[in-house]
Amino acid sequence: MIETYLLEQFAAFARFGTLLKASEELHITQPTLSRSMKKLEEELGVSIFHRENSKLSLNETGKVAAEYAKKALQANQDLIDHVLAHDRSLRTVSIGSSSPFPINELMPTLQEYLTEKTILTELVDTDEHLLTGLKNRRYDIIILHSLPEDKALYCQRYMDEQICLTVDENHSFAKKKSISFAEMRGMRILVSGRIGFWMDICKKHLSESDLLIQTSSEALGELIEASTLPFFNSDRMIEMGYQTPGRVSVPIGDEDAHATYWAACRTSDQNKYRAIFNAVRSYTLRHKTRNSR
Amino acid sequence: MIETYLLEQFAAFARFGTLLKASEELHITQPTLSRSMKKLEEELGVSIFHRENSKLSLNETGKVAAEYAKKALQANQDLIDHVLAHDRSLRTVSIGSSSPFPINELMPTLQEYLTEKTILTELVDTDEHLLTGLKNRRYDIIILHSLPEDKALYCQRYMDEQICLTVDENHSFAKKKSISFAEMRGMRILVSGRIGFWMDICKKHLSESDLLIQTSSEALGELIEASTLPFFNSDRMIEMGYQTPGRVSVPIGDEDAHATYWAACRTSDQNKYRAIFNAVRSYTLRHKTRNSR
DNA sequence: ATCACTTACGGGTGACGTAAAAATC
DNA sequence: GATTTTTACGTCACCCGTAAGTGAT
Repeated sequence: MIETYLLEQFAAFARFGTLLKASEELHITQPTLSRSMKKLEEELGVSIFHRENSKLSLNETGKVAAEYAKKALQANQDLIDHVLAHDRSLRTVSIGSSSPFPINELMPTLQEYLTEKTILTELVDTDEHLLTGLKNRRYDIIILHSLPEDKALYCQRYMDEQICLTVDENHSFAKKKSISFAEMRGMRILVSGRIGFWMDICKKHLSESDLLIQTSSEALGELIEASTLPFFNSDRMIEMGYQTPGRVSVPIGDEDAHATYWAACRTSDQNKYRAIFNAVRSYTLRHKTRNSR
Repeated sequence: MIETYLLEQFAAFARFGTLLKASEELHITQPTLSRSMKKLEEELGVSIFHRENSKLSLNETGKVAAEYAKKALQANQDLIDHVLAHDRSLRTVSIGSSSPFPINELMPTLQEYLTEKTILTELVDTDEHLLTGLKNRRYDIIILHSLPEDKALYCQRYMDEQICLTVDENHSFAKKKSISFAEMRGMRILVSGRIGFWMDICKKHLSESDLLIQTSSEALGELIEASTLPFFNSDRMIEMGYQTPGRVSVPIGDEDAHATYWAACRTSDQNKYRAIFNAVRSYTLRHKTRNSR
């Protein structure tokens, strides 16, 4: 077996072509590299260099060696990377969700029950990505907006969310009991960029030019303050107090404007997250929705 | 990067479960191993062991580490293996042939022109294997009994060979000008085991029980001496003096009993072996066959 | 004279072994 | 008391840097 430091030095020489350049790159002196290359050749027992006119270069065998040295170093680095990643995963719980609201609601519960762990959340466009992410351990808990068929995961109903349009109280929609996406066509509507799968729903029913997408939530907040433009909202958000004075929120009647969320984890982790799923169930029971489906 | 000696020691511990057993396997002392495992853990910066009751074991991260350590060590060994193999290939010329005679004829030429190289010959059943072997560098020069279609290789006609049956001068076949495989059915015929593709030809035309296959050429020689059993021979063998007193060789008339050999190498090696191919051509010209096809 | 590599020499780190202690069964 | 791991200490190998040398452009 060849020690790693020799492979590193050899790989550097293979990359830079001269001992001097490689030694500068490695922050060692050039004679040290010269000695190491001799040692490597000695240990392999075969000639891997071509020496001529005080010029050192790789011979054919040396090129093969360089290729495999690179692979061996990569394998070494892979070890480090995977070990660190695994260690990190032990201290981290990754949550993936197709919508921001369930994450916001779940966060305090997670912090309560996973005190010593780092909680990492990610907003994902589609349930499909969430499910593959759950399987390949990118996520530990996922919040879906559809009931998955996969029996290999533990799944529990979470909450319902109903999208509304919040308009100025003088707006013609303000007195309506309900509106439809169709009626909203041609309006300019403020939308947060971080709304997960809702973005797909919006784009499905409205044209791109209707949506004033705001990546920064600060910018969104300021635009809501400064203008009378309508913006998207939801019953859950309003429940939590995200209502602006002088505005009225009108529910959107379309089927697509309603979502039922499901929380899921790998069945092997079912017990690990039992307390969290119990908290989820308790929330679901407390917030029995009028229009559960 | 982790030094190789640490990975070796770690992998040994992962295999044997205790420091003592692993240290005995590695021929180092147990305290040394203990210290190395500490160092490895230190360098990775994460916990990879579970220490309890003066018992050391891998934790979950440690198991991941062991898995990748094995891979890294394998990559290291691969480097050594491939470098040695490549170096060896530089000093070796590998010849593959579907028949023994062309190799015997070619050998002196090879030794003359490749003085500093090791010559390695192999008898192969089918041209197909020779061609794949030439491409994947298992062989450098191959002797085929059919003209290959592949244009990516340099190919040159070598020689013809005509198979005979050598019988006792008193045998009923002895006065015939020619015989056929069909006439030979039911006879017991001595056959060398090392005749390459000819074995397939024999088995195609004669039943297994007709053929007294001799793996050892000494045994074959002795049986020829001690008995009057017929055996296979060829015009080339007879030319070289392989004729036994009191025996007569009768050519076999079947199409299959005649072969034309072709020598081939990768086109990229064409110049490297030019001298050899010239010698082959000179042999072909010297031995213009009566029945070239 | 400059560039590139090799050789020679000395120093300090660290990998190893021995011996002994600690801890668990 | 036997087994296993850890700690302590001394030693030698070897990896490194500095400085000088060789050879070619």
